[in-house]
Amino acid sequence: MGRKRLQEPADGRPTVHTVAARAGVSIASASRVLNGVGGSPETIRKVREAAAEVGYVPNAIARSLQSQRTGLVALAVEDIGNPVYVEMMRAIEAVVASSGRQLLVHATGGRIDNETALLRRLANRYVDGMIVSPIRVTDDHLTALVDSPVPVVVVGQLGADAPIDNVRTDSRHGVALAVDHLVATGRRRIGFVNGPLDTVPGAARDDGFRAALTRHGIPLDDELIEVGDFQYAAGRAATERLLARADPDALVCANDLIAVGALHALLAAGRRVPQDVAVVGMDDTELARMMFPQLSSVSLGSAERGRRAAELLLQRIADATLPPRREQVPPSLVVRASSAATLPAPRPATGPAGPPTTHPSSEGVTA
Amino acid sequence: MGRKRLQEPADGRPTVHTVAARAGVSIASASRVLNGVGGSPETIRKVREAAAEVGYVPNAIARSLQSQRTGLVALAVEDIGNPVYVEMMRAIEAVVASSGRQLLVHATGGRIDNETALLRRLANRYVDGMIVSPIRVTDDHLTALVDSPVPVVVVGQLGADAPIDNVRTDSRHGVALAVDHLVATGRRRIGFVNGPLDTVPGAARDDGFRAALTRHGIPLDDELIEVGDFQYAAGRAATERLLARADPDALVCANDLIAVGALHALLAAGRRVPQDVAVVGMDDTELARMMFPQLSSVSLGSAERGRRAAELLLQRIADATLPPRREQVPPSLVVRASSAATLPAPRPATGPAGPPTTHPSSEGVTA
DNA sequence: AGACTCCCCGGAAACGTTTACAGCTATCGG
DNA sequence: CCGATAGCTGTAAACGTTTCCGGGGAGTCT
Repeated sequence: MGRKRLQEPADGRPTVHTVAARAGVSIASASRVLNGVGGSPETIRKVREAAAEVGYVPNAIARSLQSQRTGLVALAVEDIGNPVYVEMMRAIEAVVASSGRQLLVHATGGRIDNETALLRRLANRYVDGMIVSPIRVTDDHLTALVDSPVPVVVVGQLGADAPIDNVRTDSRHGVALAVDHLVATGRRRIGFVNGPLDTVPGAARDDGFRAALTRHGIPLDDELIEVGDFQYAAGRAATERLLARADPDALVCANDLIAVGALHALLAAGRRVPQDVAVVGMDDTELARMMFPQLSSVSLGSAERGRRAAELLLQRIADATLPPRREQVPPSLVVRASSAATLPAPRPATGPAGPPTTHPSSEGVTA
Repeated sequence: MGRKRLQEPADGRPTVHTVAARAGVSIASASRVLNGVGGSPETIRKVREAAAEVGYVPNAIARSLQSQRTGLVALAVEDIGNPVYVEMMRAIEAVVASSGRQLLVHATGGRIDNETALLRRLANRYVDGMIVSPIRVTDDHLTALVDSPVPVVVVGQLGADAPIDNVRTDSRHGVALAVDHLVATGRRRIGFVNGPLDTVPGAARDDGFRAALTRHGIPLDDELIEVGDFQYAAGRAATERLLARADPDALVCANDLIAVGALHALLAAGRRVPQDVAVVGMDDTELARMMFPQLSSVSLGSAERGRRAAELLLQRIADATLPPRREQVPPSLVVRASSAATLPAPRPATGPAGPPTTHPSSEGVTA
């Protein structure tokens, strides 16, 4: 008889062969029934029964080898603790799910080798496509992206000539929006708490800040600029350092986590927000609305960027021959209590911080 | 000659056959060289050269089919926007990475069918193992967990008899710690903002709250209990509803997101925290420290639970015959400014909230 | 009644890799 | 000088699935 293969593999799990043998049909018939295509009523019954009896569950790896797809899409981000990526992820999830695929997320933790390793591993067919949002980009990285056997879409800035689908924003302009707003509401000693300058967003924001001040004719004062990393604790520490040597009347922060750290440092130092110091964050995450006072923040359209990236990816999965595309999402400023315009009132020289004068509005005002 | 197969598959990507043909050796030799085992110097040179020329990259799916492992581990959680899962994820990541595997995260968004579908899909060999933290558990769910072809560890409560590795905490006791602390600092009108009662943690916390009040001889008042879901906005809304009909002097919140919502609602309503109302959250996430005033919170040892779950998983991947194990991590209370003891001072009948009297300490006090 | 269509079935190939096995050559020891 | 041994190589099987293809049976139309 045609029993050419082991029916029970070493680990004891049933395969389609097990089911076929038990049902007394060929593996082809068994496979067809299990996939719901074809089969006589009698065959269907026998196969279903056999499958249930042995507890058959198909091996997705083998199926993928055959079908050349896995139904999985991956998202690689720096730090999943940053709410901006959570929002991006939600938007991507929605699009990806609508195509019947599932989204997997990997946090690279800023270790660039980790991200490259992930690309090399996952992209080699474990997933049908990837969205990555690198904050540092090396040449090695870039070639890994270009050589990926699987479609890749990048969220974030990328060298102009890289032939990779790419959704970006203009965070340089985003910083300018924040500075314009602060200047317009009478602030002049504007500080800046940034992330690392060797990251793409860090560099762009530094550039944007300096350009905006210059444009307004405000002299650059390096005492008012401080750098940490893109996290809460670093933002707080950086702000404490800044306050120890300078006296800003406003702070632009490179993201909302930093802004929350800055807010905390300011309140702990007895500064009133926004009366003494206005604070503007960036990314406009849920966190900005969760603070008291609520934080003004520059929206970089993270959800929108995620949504578009996912759409680009799905299109490319469907047709790999598309030319590389580049989309841009404009930033916008959302003004909330933390940078509300206030009459310049003399700040009490000492004593605890006064009560906030503005109540949180349910939504901010988009500039 | 032995050219039995297509060397260039339809999608144009080179396979080991391509490389072997180009190097003029057999696929076995090519594979050996590419894996760094054996090969004469001459063969090694030829294969390396050919691989580089055609840009060969191995197909991980095919490799996995052969090796029966993928080097991937998945974590499935409800809501990746909840910082408690971020902390858990970080702990798991560390352990998993030390075994040379990579961690993938999937957010189920509370859709239980989604979670089951994920199990059915991912667990079918796409990953070497899974850690899941379900908040709702149905029978269907349970059988999917038990039948998983791949090792699964559950973080959270599970039926006592389920033969599944399981790391849990005692959130019932956690709520008791919060209530004890509030009672000890003179609070009597203790409110409770919970998540959905049809979830495992929601039910346990409700139970724990009622039991703790009863133990202290405080009469239960349903006016002081409100339910939303485990998110910030719901926590804020639930607290607003509660404040509209009752006048608590303390709030226990079922997690930190709810607690932040509650804090926001309280401040917006002009209540001072902690003078008028003490607030205690749960999970002791980074968020608790990010607030002003910093939030007291019951730690449920999320990082520790994640670490242990990852260890259990790795052990089970190594040896599937281990008996099911269950571990428990005790809760502990971290007291910070939001529930600091204050002298019972008459609250001004009207007017804006006063300044907080306590400054955030760098760390709380563990009770 | 015969030809044609339709459906079902089983054999076998294919997806791309690793690896057991056997054959070959060259070297070394006796 | 011959047998044993070591190292390399190629053939082929295997992982578990889907799918192409050809054969056969039943039903329908002419």
